[in-house]
Amino acid sequence: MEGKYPELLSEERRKEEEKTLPPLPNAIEGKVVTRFAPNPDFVIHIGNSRVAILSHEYARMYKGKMILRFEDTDPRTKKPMIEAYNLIKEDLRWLGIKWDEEYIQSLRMPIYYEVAKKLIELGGAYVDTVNIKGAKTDEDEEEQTKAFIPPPTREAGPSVNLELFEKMINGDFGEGEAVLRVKTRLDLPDKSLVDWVAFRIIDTDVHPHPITGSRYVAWPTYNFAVAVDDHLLGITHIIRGKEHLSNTYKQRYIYDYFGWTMPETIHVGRLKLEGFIMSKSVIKKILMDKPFHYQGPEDPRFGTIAALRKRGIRPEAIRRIMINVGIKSTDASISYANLAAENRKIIEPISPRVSFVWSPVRLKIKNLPSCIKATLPFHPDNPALGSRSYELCENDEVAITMEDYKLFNGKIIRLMETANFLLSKDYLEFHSHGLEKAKELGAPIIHWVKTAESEEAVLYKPEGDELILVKGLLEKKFIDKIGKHDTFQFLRYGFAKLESISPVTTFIYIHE
RNA sequence: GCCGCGGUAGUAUAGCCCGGUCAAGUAUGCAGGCCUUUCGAGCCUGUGACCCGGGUUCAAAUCCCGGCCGCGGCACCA
Repeated sequence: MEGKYPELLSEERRKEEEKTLPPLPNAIEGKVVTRFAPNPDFVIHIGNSRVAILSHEYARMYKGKMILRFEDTDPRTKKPMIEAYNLIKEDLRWLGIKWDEEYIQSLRMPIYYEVAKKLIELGGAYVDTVNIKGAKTDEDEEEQTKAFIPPPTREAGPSVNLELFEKMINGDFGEGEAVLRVKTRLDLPDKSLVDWVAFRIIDTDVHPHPITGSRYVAWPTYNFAVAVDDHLLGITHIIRGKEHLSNTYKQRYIYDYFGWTMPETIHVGRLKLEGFIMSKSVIKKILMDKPFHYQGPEDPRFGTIAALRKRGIRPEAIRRIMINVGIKSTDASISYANLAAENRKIIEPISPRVSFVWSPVRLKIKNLPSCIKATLPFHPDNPALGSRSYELCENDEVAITMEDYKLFNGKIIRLMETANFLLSKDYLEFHSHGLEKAKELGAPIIHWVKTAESEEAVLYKPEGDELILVKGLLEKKFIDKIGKHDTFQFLRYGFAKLESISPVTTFIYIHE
């Protein structure tokens, strides 16, 4: 379309033309099925959301389906967190992702057993009780991979192996005593692919699975379960991280043995949000080690979806970033400024502007000929947000921030939307009325609150590893806005999200 | 060490498949101006990039080779 009518498009271009995703290879409208397959061992972060959003967008673009599948087949090393199943779904819903079907792998064990048996019958897999998992160290890693010697069962035929596999399922083997291997070529250049493991034993009496308890001891590995499910669920397009590139080669063996067609597989690079802690394992460790210094998985210093939500980032901003980043296989490093820019576009028109005076200095109004009534719209460009009025009279007390006080002491300033005053050591002396006059004098326009109609408020501002506490005075009249709004623009400060109103009004800083 | 992927401004991305229209587009950032309830938004101006070296070609960001750099995998994790 672009190629045909470039001149038509250029006209419409000015309107913030939204970037779109490139087409998917071999995609047929109505037939595309994508999937998001998280491990429910923790909540998802913005990096995980990349493939979730892309999978959803593509499914929508081609009027296809998206499947959500929890990959929880390791109750030992990556023990699922029972709350995570729902927390992840909550995060996805919040992101605006709708999935058509939902599966949990640990509930599909009989299916994997059946497929495994068929694979054994085809001569594609065998049980290995010889090559016992050893303690690996970095030095002998290479040696270990090379040291694989095919056990006699490799050529023993289906009936022997079927019997051994039944034993695995029945719990006749302990952890590390038997695995089911998929037969590959033995001379593969990447040694890690040779006769890869499809099932292993996990002692679920010791490591119960949060969903299936101790019912199963023979568990499929990621590569086996993924290949089987992607095929059975009719996935046509897999979008996943490039760390899975070599897994694709393993999974291909399953497809080849059964004569299935391989889905299109796209590997995207890693995405990180600069200055945020992303790694699930690191976050878990931090929460374990310093539980009182962090507010859980949604602590604003983490890059989790829950944290960004709490922080006041809108889901649409995340979506736009992800579409902008696209499906390249290069790693991407997104800055918070970038995310903030998208977010600002969304929240700026709908956030009431209120006066928050940090580090307040209280000053009396002097020499005011008559009271001034000021009506301030909550948003000059969006009248729908309404307005509030203040009356300033002789001897009323107002507060301005210490920053302005220091900077402009002895100079003429303009209190926003009221009048111009001479800022003295401990009072504000009326000078003149007009905005024109202020401009003429080069007087800065500063924000203020009437102390009698303000209240204390606190703002938490994440800065690197720290959470800074900013105290100040906030207009009481902002309260009218609560309920309808949770993001506000603090004049000359930045955007803030309301967190709670008791015991003290608390905000979290979003961005400039 | 062995396999594999990738390198366009500070960041992200378009262009690379099908070489010229690319003295490289867009967004964000940064600097300045206008405007304004602001150090916000909007509008305007400026800033800044094809990793390096060869080769092919009339012509290379685009094709080929080598180097350098970055990243991923090398688990009975996902």
